[in-house]
Amino acid sequence: MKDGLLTARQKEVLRHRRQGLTQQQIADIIGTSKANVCTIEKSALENVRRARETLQFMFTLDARFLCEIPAGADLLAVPERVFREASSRGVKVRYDTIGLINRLRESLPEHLQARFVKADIQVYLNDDGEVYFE
Amino acid sequence: MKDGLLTARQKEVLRHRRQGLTQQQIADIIGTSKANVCTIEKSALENVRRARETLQFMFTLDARFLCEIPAGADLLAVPERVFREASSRGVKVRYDTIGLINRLRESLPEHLQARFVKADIQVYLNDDGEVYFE
DNA sequence: GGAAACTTAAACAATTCTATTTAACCACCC
DNA sequence: GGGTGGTTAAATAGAATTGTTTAAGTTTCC
Repeated sequence: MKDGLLTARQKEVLRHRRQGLTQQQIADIIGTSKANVCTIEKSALENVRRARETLQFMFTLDARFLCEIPAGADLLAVPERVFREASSRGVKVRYDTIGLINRLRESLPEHLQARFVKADIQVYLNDDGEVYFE
Repeated sequence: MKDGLLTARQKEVLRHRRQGLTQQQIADIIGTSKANVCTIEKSALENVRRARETLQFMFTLDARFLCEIPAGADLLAVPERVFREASSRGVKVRYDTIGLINRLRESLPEHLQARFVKADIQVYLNDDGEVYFE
């Protein structure tokens, strides 16, 4: 019955960090090297990242495949396509054009280049109009 | 560079489960025993629980308990309540009604069903107006 | 009562994670 | 150049997690 993902050591470092201490100062307090503090902090943040991604996955369980945006598509064509597909399924997307593009930029920054889609994107939609990109 | 907390096996089970399959059916599909499916599902959900607790920790590094939303509440009643409690503490929430609901949907997708709250929700608030749901 | 769905416990091998050390490295700033 | 703050790589021992099986328990529904 463990509580979270973070070990006591990792929480300790994150707490001290939040207080504004340097890695060296923390190293002195908890009795180890600054290199070790760096490593502990890094893996702690990695754990936080994984926690976020895990909850994101849980969300996609509720979502169903909507459509695929092919590589090479114009970025502005994405919302159009999504709105059309969604309304054909009787669902109202909860974002406007700008909102959708922002959401896409946040979800898959590496799939985009300027105004174009670099790699295929799968779009998932919720009954509530929430959208997820993969 | 692992993605989330869940293994492929665990995701597989959760997906099939969400589709309404029984553990025995899943066991047949993925080629193992139903007891094993049970174990995998259990540890998957345990991982989700830990993911949530981890993010809560990150937030509570500087947030305080605000209020509890009881199961059965209308989703639209949540922002109302949060705004009232927050202003009674002299803090301005950094989200509007829609923003708050989106945030809630992202934080606890499985606590919600359509427009209703399925399970009790704890609300935490930051001095900066940031909000966290548990 | 009996069948189906589900949970639990114990045990095990394989894998992964964690904390550590040491030694080297980058980027500033004075 | 030297100091401070931060990162990285390689190696290692110990701890934790994962998927599995087997066997014995529930709970639930007809």
